[in-house]
Amino acid sequence: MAVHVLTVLAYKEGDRVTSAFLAGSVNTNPVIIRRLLLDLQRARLIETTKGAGAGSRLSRAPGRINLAEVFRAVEEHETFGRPSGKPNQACPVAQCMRDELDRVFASARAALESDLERTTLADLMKAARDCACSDKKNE
Amino acid sequence: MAVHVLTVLAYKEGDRVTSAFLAGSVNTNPVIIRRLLLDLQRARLIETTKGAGAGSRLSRAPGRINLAEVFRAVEEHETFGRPSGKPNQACPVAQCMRDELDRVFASARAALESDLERTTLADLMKAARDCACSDKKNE
DNA sequence: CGAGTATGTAATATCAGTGATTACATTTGT
DNA sequence: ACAAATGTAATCACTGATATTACATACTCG
Repeated sequence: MAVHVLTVLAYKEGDRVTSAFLAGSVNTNPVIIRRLLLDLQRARLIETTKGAGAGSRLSRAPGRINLAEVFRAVEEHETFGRPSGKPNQACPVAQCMRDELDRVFASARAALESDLERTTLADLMKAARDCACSDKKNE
Repeated sequence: MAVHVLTVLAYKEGDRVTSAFLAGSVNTNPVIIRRLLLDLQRARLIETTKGAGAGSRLSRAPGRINLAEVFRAVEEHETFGRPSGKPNQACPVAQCMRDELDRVFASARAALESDLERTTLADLMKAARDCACSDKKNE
């Protein structure tokens, strides 16, 4: 959803877009969009103004925003599920499992983000232009 | 939890371990473990027998089971959330977003699994031996 | 300055996924 | 036959994401 919203903003480069418009594109509620926009603001990916005629826009060119930044802006929680409760003290394996898994998962997450870094919003815009959406009537 | 269970099985190499024992180590319910073991069986990572004196054991040496296999065995659902409802037909961006994101996310997931492939159960056992768990009294 | 517009935010409802628990049928070894 | 252990269904609690309504706040424009 975050990628979708940012891509719409990329299309409307420079123009301020309202949460109501974005909600229409994603087919969801404006409040959901506004909460998402708050995350994107904190990550400095967009700028938002209040009041009449206001809205949001990208704070950088689409070619300078990659999907790893979007991922980090939105995914504040852990990528993998950590063991929930306390480890069983009697089991030697349980003792170190948490720390060991943290190490492994941090590495895996880094690998994932490295891959996401290779795609920018501009790449997605280009792909969208090339795809079968050429049957748009209003333009 | 799957990694934890498999590591315990690696420790008890050859022996059959019951779901009740594993549940004790992970601090959860035996039924949860049994459902997990079914996934691991389908992935051919373990072999399970029924009846008295039965249980589960690894079907391969710990050095020949990597975490990518465990990931695939357990994570049947998509790694990333796909847009839920139908796309808004009036929005040109919405049209292609789904396919484009599928491509990007498939690549990211492949990168993640490649990283997980580099760690085997044997690696985790070695790390556990080296860690501060050396204060185990019963052995 | 006042009216309208749009965001920020709280409260609440719904829904899916995961874990927890109980119960029971089935299989298997002694 | 009995005991042990898995396979499995039914149910409950909990969490996270999405949805919706309502309202306070901030800003622009006439």
